[in-house]
Amino acid sequence: MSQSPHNGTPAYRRIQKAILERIDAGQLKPGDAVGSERELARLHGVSLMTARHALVVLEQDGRVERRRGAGTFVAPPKIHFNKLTSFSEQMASRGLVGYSKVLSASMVSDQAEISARLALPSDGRLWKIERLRLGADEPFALETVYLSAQDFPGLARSRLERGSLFSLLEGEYGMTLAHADEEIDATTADAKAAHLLAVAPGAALLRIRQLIFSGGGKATLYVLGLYRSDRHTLHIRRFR
Amino acid sequence: MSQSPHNGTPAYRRIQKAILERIDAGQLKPGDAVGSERELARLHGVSLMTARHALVVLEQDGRVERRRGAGTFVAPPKIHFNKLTSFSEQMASRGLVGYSKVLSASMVSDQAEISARLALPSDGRLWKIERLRLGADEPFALETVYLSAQDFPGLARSRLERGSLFSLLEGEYGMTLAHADEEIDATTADAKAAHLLAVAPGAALLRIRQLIFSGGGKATLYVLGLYRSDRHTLHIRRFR
DNA sequence: AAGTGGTCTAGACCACGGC
DNA sequence: CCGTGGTCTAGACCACTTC
Repeated sequence: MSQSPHNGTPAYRRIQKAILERIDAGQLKPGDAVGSERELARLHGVSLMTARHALVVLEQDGRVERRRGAGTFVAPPKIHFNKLTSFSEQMASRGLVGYSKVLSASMVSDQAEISARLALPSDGRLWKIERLRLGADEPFALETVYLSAQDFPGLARSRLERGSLFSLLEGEYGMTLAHADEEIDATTADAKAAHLLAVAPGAALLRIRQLIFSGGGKATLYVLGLYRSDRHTLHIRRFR
Repeated sequence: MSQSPHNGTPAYRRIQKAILERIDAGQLKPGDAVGSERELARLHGVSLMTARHALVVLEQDGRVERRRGAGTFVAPPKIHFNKLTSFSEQMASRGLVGYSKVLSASMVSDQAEISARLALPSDGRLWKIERLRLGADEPFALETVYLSAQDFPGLARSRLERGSLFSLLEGEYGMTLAHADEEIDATTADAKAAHLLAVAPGAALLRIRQLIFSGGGKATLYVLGLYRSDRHTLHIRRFR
């Protein structure tokens, strides 16, 4: 016999799915054993190597912990360090509703440096969208996002007020966001930023310049963010 | 027959070593094929699954790229994002020599919050070491590091002037540093910081609070760093 | 069409953990 | 001791890329 009934999904994926569903349903809690390789192999009618593969990949994804001689256990939920999430997603994960105020949305063609970063001609036309981010009715960030006007036609202002730009791009333009390279430093609030963010001029702001890449490795979005330091701390994890 | 001559190192490690040596020696350059699974299996006298395992792990480490139908190729050297490196290592990687000036080194026992973060009693005795970091004879960072006085006896001031604290801990105390959780925000320079860093009072500084964990998952080091924003930009990469 | 990686089998022995 | 994960074999078919 060759392998299992070929419905398209590999057997090891089905095993992973079964385990993840039990975790998400609360049937398996952190620390619980997910079943040994041999047990899963019997249960799903696959060979040991296949059951093993399912667990190995789950471990790489941080969902289970494998301890030699002991077993495989549900990993404690991880804090999402170094994750690229939209503003809306961040607020939602804290149980808050955030919203944005679009300050301006226009087309520009004089941003040579940003065009270059997005691998566009230096006089390429870009959408420039300025948004004020608010949480608990208090402003805490000023974000200016640039993206190719040609690749995203009809990006109207009205669609940005509510809902996330990420989900708009991922949903309607079939874009998949993959990763972002960020440059982070500190600056002080000028008069305009101070006014919009409701802080004193000269107050410390966290400045983050993001270059966001899509699935194919294409630089898609450039975001300049200024964050009120008293309302925003960036958490990251670094590995040796 | 059981598996290969059991000298202690698994076969797949030996295969990886052989490949990595050819890369480091310059015999294989980025983009070059490292040999197919079948080829490596023949060459090293192992089964296909074993040769495959060697390549799979090398891919996870970012050393090779695997493309179905095409082959396995040497990956282009990666920029080290999100890597925990010591100041000395950072400077060395840029071809610069940095050095530190130890401003103070003392024992304190009134840092309840930091003690808590290091999982020590709230009146635990801590080393507190203040260092000014200089590169190209210009100050650019002020770092205060806290660590358990009990776990690191005899950490004398003289040993910190030259050489890295990391290599001291890893070498002489047998500590392995694993990862750091960092909180990053912005602040402004007070009189003391401004003077030491040679900036105007009120200048924007990047503030990084690091909690550095050792191999066993034990919080070992707490570092408060203030970085001149005009001389320091933090680069990170985030994934979706 | 030939070669590559992706998935899978049905076993095996070893090293380690907990009882 | 027994069960666990870690390594390994000698094959197989499939999906994909390249020519």
